[in-house]
Amino acid sequence: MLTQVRAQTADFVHAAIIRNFSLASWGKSALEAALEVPKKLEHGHLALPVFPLAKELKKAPPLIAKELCDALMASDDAFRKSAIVSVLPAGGFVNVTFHDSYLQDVLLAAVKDESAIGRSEKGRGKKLVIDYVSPNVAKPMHIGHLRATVIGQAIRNLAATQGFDVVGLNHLGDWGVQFGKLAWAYFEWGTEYDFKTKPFDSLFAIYVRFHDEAEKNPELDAKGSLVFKQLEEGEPKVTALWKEFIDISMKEYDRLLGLLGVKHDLVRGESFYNDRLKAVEAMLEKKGLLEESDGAMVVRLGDEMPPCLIRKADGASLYATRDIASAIYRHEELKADINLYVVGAEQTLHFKQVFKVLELMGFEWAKNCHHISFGAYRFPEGKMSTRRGRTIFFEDVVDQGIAMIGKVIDAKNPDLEGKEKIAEQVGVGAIIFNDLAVDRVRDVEFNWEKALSFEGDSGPFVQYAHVRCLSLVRKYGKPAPDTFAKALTETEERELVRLLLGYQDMIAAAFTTFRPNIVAQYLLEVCGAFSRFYNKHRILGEAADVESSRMALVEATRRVLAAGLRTLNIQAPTAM
RNA sequence: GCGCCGGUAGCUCAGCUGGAUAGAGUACUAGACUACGAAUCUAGUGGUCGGAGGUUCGACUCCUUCCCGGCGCGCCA
Repeated sequence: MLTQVRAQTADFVHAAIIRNFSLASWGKSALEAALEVPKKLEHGHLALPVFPLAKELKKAPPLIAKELCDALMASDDAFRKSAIVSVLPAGGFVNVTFHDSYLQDVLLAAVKDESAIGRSEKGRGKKLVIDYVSPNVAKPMHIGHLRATVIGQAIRNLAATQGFDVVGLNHLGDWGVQFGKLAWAYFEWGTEYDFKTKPFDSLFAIYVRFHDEAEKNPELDAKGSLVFKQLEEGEPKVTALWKEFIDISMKEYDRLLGLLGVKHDLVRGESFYNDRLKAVEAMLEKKGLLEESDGAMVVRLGDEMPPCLIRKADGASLYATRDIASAIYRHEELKADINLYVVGAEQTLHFKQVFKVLELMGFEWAKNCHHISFGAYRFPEGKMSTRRGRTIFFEDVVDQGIAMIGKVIDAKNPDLEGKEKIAEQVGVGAIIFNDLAVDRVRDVEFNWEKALSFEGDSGPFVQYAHVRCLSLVRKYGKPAPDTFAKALTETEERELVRLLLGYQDMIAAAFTTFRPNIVAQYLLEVCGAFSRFYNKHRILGEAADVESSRMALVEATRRVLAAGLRTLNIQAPTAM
């Protein structure tokens, strides 16, 4: 329910409670929070459970509900008279039902400005940095990256709806011994590959070849380490090559992310923090947090967690050191108020440790760092591994999705204009939606059929509902009215209005819990309600007042669907 | 062994900070296109919400414990 309606209702009910029960224990804001949206319309638009009052009043909840309802209905309150049609007791609940005309006017006002639907100013003036995808140079992106991309982008869009100034960050994996290995491999075998026309494939090929050969001949690892040392010392030839590898990889990643309409604002690879690591160690040292253990330097984190490794026995820094430096950078230089990491669940402990170390360092902003973890894809054969070929590539999923939808279009709508573009929008939409409809913490078993589904609960279902709305608007031939000529009172219409009014609450909940699946589930509900309405009631050609009112509802639905899809980074085609 | 995350219909999954009769999709069965797009809709079949205790007016939701699955647990990232 829209916040303004909720707030006004809370004011009204609160006044009556004070007047009739002389209760002080329920403040206005507590009451507002207690007001809930019933699952079913028959229980009204808003409901107040009165059970918590029972003890204090020493009365049975149904009796309290009855008395409160009587008092509320007898009230002369202007809001009551204009907006509320009934307040009915039902067991221990007080069920408030609004006039359909009132809610419909509220709805039209809420969707009037299309770009502002569901907007909140909660994040106004605050900056949110979100680290997502962050692939490793020279390795192709696989389906796990696809998941991170889709989730990260959705959360990023959600943050924007809340008014945050958002920075999408690519924490590129561009440092480590593997670059020594890669460079060594390039010097050794580079000429055998076609780096001119297939730079990325060649890069990955020598990466795989190095690891294969190193398995047979462990000396290669030592050679790789040696070259990495040269890179660390800034040897020009190796450094130039390293930069070339990054360049090749970034081009590939930009291309793949572009398929989903994703682009980071800022790339800050791991190497970016190289010259900040000493300062981090010094800071830890100064705070007395650093301890020696088996030759390595660690920060002890008490009984709850294993210690956090900061420096290896050989003096080299570690992943955690880099992430600490990075968090400080994000806060101090990027001015992040909220700092998000969209990274797989297997790194949960790592982030808990890093955040704890930051806290121990005295950074009170550590509490604004959040690891947005997500489950892994599983395959019947077992865990995914790029090296063993047990993986599904990012690009293959996208290509297959587009190809599959292309076939569906050929079968259902062969004369469709701009087929290729639409197949792309729908195919990609199906993939994104399939991922986002599931709670991100869950592991998911990968299944082509499910991932590319276009029937039932799916992205195409939502896009299809949007297309039908648009088609109606087109046939109507003029802009949908911005007022209701007549209150819509059919069950299907009232249900749809009720759902549409929940958009703002839903978006806010999706952001605060960092769960895009709330948006996806909501869109399915709206589409279901719309389809039921559409199938049962005629719209065009009805009496003028009915037709125009229904068109106002159709347009409101269309706008909400478009806004929701936009948040999930899914395109809304105009035909399909 | 310890820690984190999951376990809801045959299958894939929703169920928001505890709230009213646990919901979708899929599959199966039977229906709805001389009406705005059938990628749709209607009806039916299908449930010890992993097991057992507990807290509460009220538990899929919180607590304890056990079982099953996944992941993690010092010099990789």
